[in-house]
Amino acid sequence: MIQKANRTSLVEQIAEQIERLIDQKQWKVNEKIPPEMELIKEFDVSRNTLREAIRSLVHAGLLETKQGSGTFVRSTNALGAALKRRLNKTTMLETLEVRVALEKQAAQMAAERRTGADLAKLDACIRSCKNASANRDLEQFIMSDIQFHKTIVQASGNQLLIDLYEHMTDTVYSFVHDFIVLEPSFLLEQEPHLDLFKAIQNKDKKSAATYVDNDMEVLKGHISKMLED
Amino acid sequence: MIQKANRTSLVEQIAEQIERLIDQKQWKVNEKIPPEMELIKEFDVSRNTLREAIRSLVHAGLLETKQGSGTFVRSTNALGAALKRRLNKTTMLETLEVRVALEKQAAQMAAERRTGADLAKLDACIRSCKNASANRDLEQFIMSDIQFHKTIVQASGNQLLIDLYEHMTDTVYSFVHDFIVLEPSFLLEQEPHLDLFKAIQNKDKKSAATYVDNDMEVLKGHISKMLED
DNA sequence: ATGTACCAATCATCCTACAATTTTACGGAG
DNA sequence: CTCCGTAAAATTGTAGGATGATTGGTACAT
Repeated sequence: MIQKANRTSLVEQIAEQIERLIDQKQWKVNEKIPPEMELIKEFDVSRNTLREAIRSLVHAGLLETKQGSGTFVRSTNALGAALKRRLNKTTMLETLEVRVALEKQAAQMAAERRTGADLAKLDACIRSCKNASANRDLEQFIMSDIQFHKTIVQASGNQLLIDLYEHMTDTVYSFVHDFIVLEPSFLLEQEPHLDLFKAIQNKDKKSAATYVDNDMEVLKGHISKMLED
Repeated sequence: MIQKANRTSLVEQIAEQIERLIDQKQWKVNEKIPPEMELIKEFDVSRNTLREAIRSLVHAGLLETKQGSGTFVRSTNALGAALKRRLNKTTMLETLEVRVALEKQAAQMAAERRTGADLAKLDACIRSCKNASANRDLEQFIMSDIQFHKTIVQASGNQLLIDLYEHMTDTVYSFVHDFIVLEPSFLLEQEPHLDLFKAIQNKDKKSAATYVDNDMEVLKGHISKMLED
């Protein structure tokens, strides 16, 4: 069989191999990878070539290098770093609109597929929210709120959706957090999660989507008002 | 105010500068960027450092290098390449679920914001679809179909949503295309786009979402059946 | 226990050299 | 003059070595 000559550069080949090693957990997250000199021997390439490959993956967010210490695995997929960079050039409202798209779909899927364990987790989040609300504990409230939404998305069972949502949540919430601290009043009183929980429990797709919409409209309104100042 | 020391490596600094040049269209897509030797002088770094920066952006999909020829700008944002890599590890159905999430949201937003120009474009796509259907021209039908969906998303006005959707569409449709050629019967008869168009024209968010759902369910069903073989 | 000096490991940057590939320039054949 | 083949130039790819900077640890003196 005739086959095109191998025109992928050495660097890309090495980068792909390393990506595969990370993806297959042979190099685990937070672990140190072998030093350059060893990898040079193992892959049988020059220092330059190896460094260019590693640097590509550092830029992609898979690895992190510390001079004097070593190179460490930081993530198993490169989507996060790219998304984060993209989100920096995006307004909060645009991000929010995409986020609601993902969460609405997730809620509907969760309503179909949710397990007992999912419901238990969601219930725990709601309790934690209530608890935090009673104690006026902002940090705990925010954490529980995030966890509630993440749990819904995780219950969708779609890993791509989960990945996209998690990274999108990070940046939105770091923003939300900053301004909730300034304006702590509005969050603690309301309790919009219970309806959504019940909809998912009852496998009511339509209601689930509606409640996510409402929830987001509220948040959107607050952020819009906030941005005017 | 205490601030962390500047520990960004030279390579990252150069990569960021280049990214900015591309983002600000000073280096335009498909154009050749200056050769290494010039950039070395401009940025005042060694060849290694420059090459590592460039290689990072090649891996990210922003640039493409051709030995003997030069380095060319290939994209203005790095999300596409990362997404493509991620999608390779994702099943078609999972991708489709995310895609419907985005398109549903887009359709609702389009129903609110669509301009006359948007409607005209959508109308043109529908006509082209009908035309192709009459002529039994599969290629044209598929192209028009893609264009119809893309136009809806573009009418949403959310650039992040557009970016995510476009790349997701590419991979889904390259798959769809392959199997439509084998099974050309089912697509040409139906005309599900008209309802969606009218909903957007009438600014009817709810119906728009419903029609996208239906449309996608049909496609999903076909793909599921196809995957069983 | 604490701080200091030193050492080893490791990555960061720079340099030179050569190979591989593509584009361009040039010179001769028709 | 055009066409074609070859040489030269331009450009990126790969290799290997040298030096600097940062980190983490060790031994020792206080």
